[in-house]
Amino acid sequence: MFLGTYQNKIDDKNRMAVPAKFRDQLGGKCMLTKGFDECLYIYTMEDFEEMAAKLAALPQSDADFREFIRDFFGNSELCELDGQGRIKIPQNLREYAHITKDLVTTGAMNKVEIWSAETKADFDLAKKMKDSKFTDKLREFSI
Amino acid sequence: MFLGTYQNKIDDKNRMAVPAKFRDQLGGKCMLTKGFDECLYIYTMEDFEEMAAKLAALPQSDADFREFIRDFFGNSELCELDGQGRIKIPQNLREYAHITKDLVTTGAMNKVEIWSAETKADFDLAKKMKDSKFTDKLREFSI
DNA sequence: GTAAATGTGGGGAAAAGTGGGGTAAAATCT
DNA sequence: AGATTTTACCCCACTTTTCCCCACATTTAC
Repeated sequence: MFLGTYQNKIDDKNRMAVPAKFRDQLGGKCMLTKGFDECLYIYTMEDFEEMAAKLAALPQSDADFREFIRDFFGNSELCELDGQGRIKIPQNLREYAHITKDLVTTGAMNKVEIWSAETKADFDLAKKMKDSKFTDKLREFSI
Repeated sequence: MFLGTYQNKIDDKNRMAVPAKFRDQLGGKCMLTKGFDECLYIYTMEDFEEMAAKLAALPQSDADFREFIRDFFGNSELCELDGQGRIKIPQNLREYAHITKDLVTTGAMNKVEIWSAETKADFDLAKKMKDSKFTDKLREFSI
């Protein structure tokens, strides 16, 4: 299980150090994908393959499924950690997540989320705005 | 599995460099076909032959099937990678995919998609318009 | 306080992407 | 059929990018 929040930087060679706490669980390599909310996800190989297997069963005759498969696999990358525990983040994913320099990396149970620090700050601010509504929703579920 | 998105160019001799990450999986040659959505597909020899076998099993008495088979095989090409890992894209396929100069190459699980950069940009814009429906579908498959 | 682990930066060799020349084969024309 | 043009293919050259390695500063652990 991935837990905790870390501050990182991406360097001029587009490398990001994976927080050391996450490295053992990933085992030297991971799948980097486009996430919801303009952030990136890191999955373990196993979890990614589980999702990929579901997608492989979808009919190609359906235009929406074709788009989805294109979007998902086209924005996924197998990343091997280098000697210093870093991964390279490709251009398309950097653009999607507005990544330039400062990052926030968050463990989110079965995946790791990578955010541009600015995007995360904006997102958290927006969340604050609607927070009361959110807690109402949680109350419905007795959480 | 083909993953990731790459920017390429086609040169004056109508050659395109296959992204290096895809070359090992193709093993020196590939099948280039007309895809859905005004792009081209690259299949491995194995996957192409598998599809060809399925198509061969369709009843020739059906006019729609006859037309599909004609279209499919008529717009398929066996491409061998040259010493620099490039393939030549024939005229009929260039025209179909509106290919002139800038390309986007996307891994899509069992195939590689080749897009004209402009066509892809238009397509992605159109996708954005109907994004809510799209992401709803996506959520079903995420872990 | 010291040693180990982590995060960050950068040099340099190798690989990848791109362009173009030269020769052979194919197609076209007269 | 022969000559001419076009196309294909192999090879070389140059530029850019990637990747592996080393270095060092900072943080963490004992």
